[in-house]
Amino acid sequence: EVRDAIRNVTENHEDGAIFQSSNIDESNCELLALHGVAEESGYLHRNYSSPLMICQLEGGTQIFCIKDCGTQDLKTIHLIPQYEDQRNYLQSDVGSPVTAVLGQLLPVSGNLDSNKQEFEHEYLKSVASTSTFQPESNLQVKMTSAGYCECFASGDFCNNCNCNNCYNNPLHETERFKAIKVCLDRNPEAFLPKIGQSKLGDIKPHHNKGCNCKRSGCLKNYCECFEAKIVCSSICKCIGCKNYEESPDKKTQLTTLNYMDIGNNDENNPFLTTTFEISPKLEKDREPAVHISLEDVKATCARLLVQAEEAEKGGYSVCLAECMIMEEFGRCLSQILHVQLKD
DNA sequence: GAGTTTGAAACT
DNA sequence: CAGTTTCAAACTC
Repeated sequence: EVRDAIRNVTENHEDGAIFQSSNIDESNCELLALHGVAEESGYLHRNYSSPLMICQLEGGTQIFCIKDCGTQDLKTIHLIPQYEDQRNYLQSDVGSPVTAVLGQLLPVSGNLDSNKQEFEHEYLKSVASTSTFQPESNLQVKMTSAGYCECFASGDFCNNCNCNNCYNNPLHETERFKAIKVCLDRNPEAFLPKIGQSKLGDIKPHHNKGCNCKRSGCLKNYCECFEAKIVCSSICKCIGCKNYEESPDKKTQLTTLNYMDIGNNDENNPFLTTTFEISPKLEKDREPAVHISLEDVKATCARLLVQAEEAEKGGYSVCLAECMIMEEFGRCLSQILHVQLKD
């Protein structure tokens, strides 16, 4: 019955009630409801044992329109608070959004066929595209905010924490829910993970907002990127960042650089000279000097420019661009050295 | 363990 | 949007 009702509404793409029925057996329903709208004449019922969100209105049961309910990242549960009588909204909540994100896609009823999963997916997509959900932002709730409390920010209740006067638990669900609403009004992405994939199919994770570090060089755990063991990206606004991708042959580079020392030739201006001398720092007296021709310099500059252009095209941060260029510079020098030392 | 530093998030 | 405050974690001693 639930399935047929939802299918009916899905086909009609109506805002408002997703399905209506006056005789739904709630104990046999599990619904993946995500956002609904409280109605003046109705109430929400929450069934803790089987996640269920139903608006009981005059003339029947309604489950209200759903939006922003993509099937990804549904990890937390934000349900309407458990009011004293579990039947009526607070007057102040009338018309306000109800958020209910389930941790997983659940069966709509106990006897669905094997096509259920696909059906649910299509259902979510269709509803998401037709809803008119609009959050309100007039609720001011003083509660531990999303940023300060890790449990709250991750959508969890506090459990075995050392927090004082904690409201982030099932006993204070009214306050908790209002705080969630305030946070979501302020920042719809407040409860999304900070670290995610930058693009579909991208293997490397990245920080969704980027860091703003100023003093740590992004090389301490103060930096969210560093803490997550990822390099800073172009969206970071960090100053003096040292947290960028290491070249696979950095070791080679460092070894090479240890043996290098750019010498003087013609008033310290390398571009006015035809050759450059590189002599090893170690065992300086015994190793022969390495000469770099003007052609080598030109070729190196061209390769560095290519790197700079690629960084610009890719929209990388300045520090990342510098890193790419320096890595290329290292490769150039390494090649020059290898050729000369072979000779 | 106390005090300091740091940066995200909240706040103005 | 920029500057300031608050907060909790990281860090240092």
